[in-house]
Amino acid sequence: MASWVLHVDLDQFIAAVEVLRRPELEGLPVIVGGRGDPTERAVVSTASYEARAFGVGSGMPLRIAARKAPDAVILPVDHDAYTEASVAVMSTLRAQPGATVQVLGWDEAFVGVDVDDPEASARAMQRAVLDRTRLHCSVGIGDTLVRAKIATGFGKPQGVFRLTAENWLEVMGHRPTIELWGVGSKVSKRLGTLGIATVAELAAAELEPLIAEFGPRMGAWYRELGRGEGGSVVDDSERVARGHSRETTYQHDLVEAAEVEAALRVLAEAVLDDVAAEGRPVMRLTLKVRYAPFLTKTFSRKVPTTADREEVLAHVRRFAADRIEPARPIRLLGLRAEMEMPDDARESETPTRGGW
DNA sequence: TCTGGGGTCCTAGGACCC
DNA sequence: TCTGGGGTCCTAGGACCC
Repeated sequence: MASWVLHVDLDQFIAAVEVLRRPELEGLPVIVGGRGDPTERAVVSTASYEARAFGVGSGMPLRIAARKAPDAVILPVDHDAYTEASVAVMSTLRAQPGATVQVLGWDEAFVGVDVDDPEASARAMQRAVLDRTRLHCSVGIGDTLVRAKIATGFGKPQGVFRLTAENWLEVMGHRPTIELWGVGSKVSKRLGTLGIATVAELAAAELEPLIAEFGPRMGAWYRELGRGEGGSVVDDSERVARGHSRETTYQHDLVEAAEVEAALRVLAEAVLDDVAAEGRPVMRLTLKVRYAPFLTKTFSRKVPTTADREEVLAHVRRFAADRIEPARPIRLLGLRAEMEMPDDARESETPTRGGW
């Protein structure tokens, strides 16, 4: 028997949950985002495959999505419904014999198994999830976390794909580096300036130029990514949140000092409620301000861990008074509170931007 | 066309200390 | 007059992920 990493990813999860409770939407372009009103400032959370055919994708402003797919059904985000569906999916995966489950988000998880036939395990999981939740998923099989994660994309929809050291370069080698999990538009451009355009080129790259460009940790990590290497252990230990944050984009820019103060108070109360549920003291506050149009500033400040709720609120008020420029319209306010970490929370051994 | 909201982690540079 | 070397802490900003 061998150890395998399976990456399970629900197909068009949010749209699928919506279609399940409104069967009349089956086969129609469906877009879920914001409050379901395309005249508001909001973005697409998920689009059904039918809507994607019009060029609609997640992250796109709702207004533009509505223009691209004028006949699409646009629905509001229903957080609770997706959480409920997600819990059912994850508990189904945990019930699979010998499975170790590491949840990555609402709609995806790594599952570690020790088996001879990982395809059979993958098919069994797809069937179990479908039977229990009526949702379809795709499964990537890998000998590392990175390979399993990337494999899933080749299985979509409803399929299974295996990516290992054996076929990594054959499948990924000729592809642009941006297709790697953890390489985005900025890093792929910077790699390009080093003469590295493809995954194969990154895999074969010299370490020194990468380290000079990205630092010792990230430079080495990017080359590992190019090789599909890295961790292969599915970690089912409970995650300890480092912090909580809230941010709001206002439909109309804030201009009056009193509005700003009131909005900040709403954010701070919400964040402190989330933090209070963790029972750990606040260590640092980060304030984010987007001035219209498109200039975002972030500031952070340490606060004494002995501060109680009222004192933290006072810190927020003073911090905002110091940093927010008066007489400048505000489109977004965000507040993050980082908490003291328990002693046994370990530092990550590999960079994990985006977190898994 | 004009960018949500919730997260994670890394790097650079200044301040400060010995 | 002119500026070592190493370390830690802190803040700002960047990048990426779902």
